[in-house]
Amino acid sequence: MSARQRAHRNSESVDNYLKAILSLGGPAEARVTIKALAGRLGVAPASVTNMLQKLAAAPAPLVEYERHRGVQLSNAGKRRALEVVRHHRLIETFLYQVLDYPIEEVHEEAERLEHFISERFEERIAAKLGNPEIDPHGHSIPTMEGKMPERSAPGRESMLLADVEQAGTFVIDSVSDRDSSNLRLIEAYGITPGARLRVRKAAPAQGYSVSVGRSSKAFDLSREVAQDVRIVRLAE
Amino acid sequence: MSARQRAHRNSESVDNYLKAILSLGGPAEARVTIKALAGRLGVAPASVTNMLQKLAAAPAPLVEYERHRGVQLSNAGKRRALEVVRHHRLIETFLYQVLDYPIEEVHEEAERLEHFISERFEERIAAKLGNPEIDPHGHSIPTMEGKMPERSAPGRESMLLADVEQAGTFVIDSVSDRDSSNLRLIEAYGITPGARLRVRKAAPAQGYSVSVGRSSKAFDLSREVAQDVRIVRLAE
DNA sequence: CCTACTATTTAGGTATACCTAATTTGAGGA
DNA sequence: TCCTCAAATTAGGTATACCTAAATAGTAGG
Repeated sequence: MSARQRAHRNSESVDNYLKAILSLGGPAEARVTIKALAGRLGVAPASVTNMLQKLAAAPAPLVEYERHRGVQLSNAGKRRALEVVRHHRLIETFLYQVLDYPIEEVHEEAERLEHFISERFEERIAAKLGNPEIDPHGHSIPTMEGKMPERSAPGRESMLLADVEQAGTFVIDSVSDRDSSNLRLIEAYGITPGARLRVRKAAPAQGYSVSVGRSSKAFDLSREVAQDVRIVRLAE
Repeated sequence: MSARQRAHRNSESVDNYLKAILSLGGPAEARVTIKALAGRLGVAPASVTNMLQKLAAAPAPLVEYERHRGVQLSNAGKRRALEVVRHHRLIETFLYQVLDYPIEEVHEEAERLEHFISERFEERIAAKLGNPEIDPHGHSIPTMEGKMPERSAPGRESMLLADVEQAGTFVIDSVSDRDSSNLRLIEAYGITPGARLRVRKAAPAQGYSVSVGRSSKAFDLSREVAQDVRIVRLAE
């Protein structure tokens, strides 16, 4: 690389690998397989192996990688991954609250911009929003210091609506931004983080009959949509 | 290119070539030389030749290029260039007005983000700002339809402060965002588009003694700074 | 304990967008 | 006109981040 060539900033690709490892590793930060990463990122497994070897061999490695044993983030990798997630969620919040985006459009825009905003931009939108801790989908926003706030106290763990097997009353914890058409539906039903959700009938194979908030009007949710809603059981 | 590979969006590089051609061609849209482009973009002339050949050979060419005769934008190229300039200037205005950026920081951030925002983002910030026609440096913002508003009526053409040879009274038209430390100075002096500027003494080789607005307090500007200020002579 | 199967890795290629070095070209001055 | 010389072009490389196809390595069942 010649002196004239720009010092490559942390690339979009690398950021996406780090985010995927963070998310697939789960709270336990378990090792992630090449296959899972390839699936998540939509690239061939061989490409993943290549990239991980490169990241692990760098002077300040972003991942810990051993042949045939999967990957984990290094401390530096985790720091960067959480920074990108912070960017993503702050941008989503900003688009939703300040620019009045429809909820189902914030994810895609944030997915692009998260890689390119400066520290100053991050700081300014956070300030404008009053340093929010939760994004419009109900997900925690990592702190400036790179910590992911833990919200689930013992006995208050969130679960997928799709895993509910009996009727009951819940609080909506968060919704997934994976599928924007599901998200539009979810929004239209009034399913929004913090709202109360009553499950009238749970038939995991088929779907769910639920009502939201104070309303007693029940409606049906498909299993697919129920996969995208996380809830917390309300203490009786 | 395989089906699996993402359809490459208009690349950052291509955008930058188009912007540079637009700006170097001036209002007359004159042909631009390879050397000038290489200088502006900070790349080797050979790289410019390569890129232009690629752009000119594309199915819908963005430039008109002939060996040894320089380049011009095609209609499609001009449309894209103006769109990117619109993005840039809207983003600058937004950062300045909504996110309270210091004036000298807006350019760099806009330079990165201009390539990645969606139509929706463009439309939303424009609406939030009341569809501005001028950015914080005093530059015209191209319209949504891809036209650059012309502001200079006959007899009211803007000129560089650095080209002034006699004392006189002017209105500040715009300031350059080229050099952020000059810009900080300019801002600190109160030199802002629309303000009145009196030139007390013009000594192009050395510098200028000027005062701004209603103030009678004169101060000195270097020739370098005067290169970054465009003004319009006030009718007597 | 060995085999089969799947996950992973290696090998060899592509496209983008740069680079340097070598060559060619065209335009102006002698 | 011709010759010089700067500008432009061609030729041959590099790095990133993908790809496919072929080889290898864990692991789980017979």
